[in-house]
Amino acid sequence: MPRVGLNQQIVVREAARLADEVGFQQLTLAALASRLGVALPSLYKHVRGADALAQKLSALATAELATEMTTAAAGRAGGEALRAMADAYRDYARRHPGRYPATQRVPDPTDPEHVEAGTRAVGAVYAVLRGYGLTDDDAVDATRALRSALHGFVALEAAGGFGLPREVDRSYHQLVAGLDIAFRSWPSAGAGLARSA
Amino acid sequence: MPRVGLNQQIVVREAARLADEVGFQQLTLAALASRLGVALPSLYKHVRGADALAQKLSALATAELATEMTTAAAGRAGGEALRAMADAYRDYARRHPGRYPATQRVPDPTDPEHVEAGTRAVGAVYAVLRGYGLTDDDAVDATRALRSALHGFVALEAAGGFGLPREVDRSYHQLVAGLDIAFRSWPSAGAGLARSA
DNA sequence: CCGTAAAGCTAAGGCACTTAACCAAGGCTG
DNA sequence: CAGCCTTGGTTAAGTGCCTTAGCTTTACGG
Repeated sequence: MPRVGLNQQIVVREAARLADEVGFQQLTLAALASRLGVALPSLYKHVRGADALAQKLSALATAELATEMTTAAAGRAGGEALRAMADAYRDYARRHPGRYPATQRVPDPTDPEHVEAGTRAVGAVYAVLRGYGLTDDDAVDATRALRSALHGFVALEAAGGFGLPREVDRSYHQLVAGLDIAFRSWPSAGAGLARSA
Repeated sequence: MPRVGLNQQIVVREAARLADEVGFQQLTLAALASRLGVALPSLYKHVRGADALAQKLSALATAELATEMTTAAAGRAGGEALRAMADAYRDYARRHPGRYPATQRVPDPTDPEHVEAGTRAVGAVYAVLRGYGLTDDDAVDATRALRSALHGFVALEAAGGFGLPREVDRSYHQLVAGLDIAFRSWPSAGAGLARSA
């Protein structure tokens, strides 16, 4: 009876906080409702359902991540920019273990903010790659490679996939260094391997 | 009343087939039971529950993947071995979209077969990296990098994360070529970037 | 001051997992 | 060959989650 005064913003933001605490998979409408001091069905006044909430959460997290990546790369170029962005990426994933998985969801084409966030994230990567002289098809390939490497590492780390005692920070640093090397000789790399085959 | 003659093997294998058809997330005990012509609770005579089934499925898929990776790399060395293994990896993930995600689960220490499968997979990667002269800490870093890149790419591809029309095969080929380049100058790569920073 | 849209609520149904308790099939043993 | 008892099946029942329907009440605008 007493109105809590919710809206979609508040609901999604609280979902993000909750997800970071309990994990993306464990984010449940029931827990969210109780956290907000409201009965579960009341949430449907603000989000269409569990799936839509995940989509909105994805938009939020993607926007945040894009901003942090952009900020990290600002004022830097080449390997320095690459490393700064990579560090920002992993940092975000570790600070927000519940939001990060949401960023992997493909943007909802009907949600302009979501699409814009995705575009910004890709744009940040493109900007860094321009510092390596990569454009067009090469830039597309390199973007996919960079996203793959960063996401893969962060995902494996989060899943506890790195069992050995070797420091994970050092491995990440080395991975980024390897990307730097690869991007320096990018267009020729494929040709080179093809030639040797 | 008529015995169907199930056992854990049959249940897990059928779960794998079903997962490949409907997706890992959609793999449900209800669907599996109906597929096997049995009432749902009957499954509990063969697996401890849904989570245990996922674990067994992970063991199965990891073993299969390890075998295919090992086979691909056999008789090859250097960049050729790397590319063959990488192709086998992505191939498996695409042929078995339901099993592949299960391989990311960390092996159950109490299941010897699962542990052995994981060891074999890592061993296959190690063997390829030995061809680059990488051992010890360098090999650990390189293994993590390779796993990250391959898993990341495959995961993004499966999630539909590659929107642009640029051919995905070509991007993958380029990624692997980049790894080849990076591994060639692996130990020095980190130092190089550090020096330039 | 009143009407109404929006924000809450309760009730109820569906689907998934799990446990409990019971029953039949069939191999092993006496 | 009979009967026990393990094993693989069954139905029933409970929990948790998501969702929809329909009702109530708040609070704002005219």
